[in-house]
Amino acid sequence: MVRWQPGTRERLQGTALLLFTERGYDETTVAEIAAAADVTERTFFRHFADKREVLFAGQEDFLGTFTEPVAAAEPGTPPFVLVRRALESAAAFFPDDRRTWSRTRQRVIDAVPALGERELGKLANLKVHLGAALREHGVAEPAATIAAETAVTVFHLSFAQWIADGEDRDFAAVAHERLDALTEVVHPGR
Amino acid sequence: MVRWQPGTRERLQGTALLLFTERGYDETTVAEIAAAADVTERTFFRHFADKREVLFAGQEDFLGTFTEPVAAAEPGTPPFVLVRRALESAAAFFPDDRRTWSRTRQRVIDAVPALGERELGKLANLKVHLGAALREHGVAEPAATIAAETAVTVFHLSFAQWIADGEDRDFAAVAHERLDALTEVVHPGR
DNA sequence: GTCTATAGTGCGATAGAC
DNA sequence: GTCTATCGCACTATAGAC
Repeated sequence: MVRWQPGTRERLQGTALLLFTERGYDETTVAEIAAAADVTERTFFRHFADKREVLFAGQEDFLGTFTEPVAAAEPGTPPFVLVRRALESAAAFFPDDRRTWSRTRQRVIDAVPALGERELGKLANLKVHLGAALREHGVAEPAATIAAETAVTVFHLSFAQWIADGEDRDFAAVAHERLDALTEVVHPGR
Repeated sequence: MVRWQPGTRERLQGTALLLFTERGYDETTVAEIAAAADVTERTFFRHFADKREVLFAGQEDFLGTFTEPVAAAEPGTPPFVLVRRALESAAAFFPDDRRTWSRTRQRVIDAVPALGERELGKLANLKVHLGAALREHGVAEPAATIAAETAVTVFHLSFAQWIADGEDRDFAAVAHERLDALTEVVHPGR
């Protein structure tokens, strides 16, 4: 028996998503995922802190996509401009050929409250990091935190619309629409 | 032996918070909470869907505090005005004499990621309900959802500041400051 | 109210990569 | 030899089924 195949982590993640879509999340045990990926249950938990995490691990690079344009901006750039740049940068992470896969994954998440909570936790983590990047760039409180929360909220709503049935505009277009809607709400008819 | 004491639910919640602060959340089992409140483990789970829920149950009336002023507003009121009224109404839910208790509870939540996720889930639920109230009041999409998300975000940040060490202004004052910060971020120098 | 499945942890042994 | 991924097994707590 081969004991050390490469890509165990990714194999577990692919297997898990497949089984979740076929049988449902609650109806799929960790033991089944592990068996289908040819490892033991214990190995699953060495890669993922808990069962939910198998659907969320590996998005660490996405954090940077958000914060890099902020760090790279010229000093004194207004927070809202930084927010817009962060969103545009994040949009590059979601090309159209990823939309179907995103829909599949999100359908599983939306069907299970516990997964929805984990998703919110990941977004909260993104908020914290973006807030820190804004502060390091000289944005004062409470503006930095407000701007970070707002940016991630707009991102989240944009993502939800991007994978909505019938939506075919690209991510950047949807995000810009959401950002404009925010501006209109906060300062009508400006 | 008295078999059915009134206030079991509240007694379990008080006992749980006490034990969590003394020993920590993970180090406290449901069996211990139940024993300390003189009921069986089974009774605990009849009152609360899971262990985390013991810290969150009973805030259903808080939903109405947010949505009522929206439903009561005259038709055509701008979304941002509705958001402000919802926040002012919610502020009444947090009088100064509740601050110490809120701090104690939040310290437990902040120390345990799983509880933080549940808190985010509750806030997401609030967003959904407020969004529905705004739509029923005639606010179109995507403005209604954006406004609801923004309102709850401002509420959350206000709450965090309200219980911050050294903060002694009342909830409404903190919330207004956060709302002004949002306005300034979205439309600087207006 | 009891019984059981599943999630998740702790720890020592082992197999292969280097 | 070291390092790390995996295994195997015993164990507890949560949560749901009966």
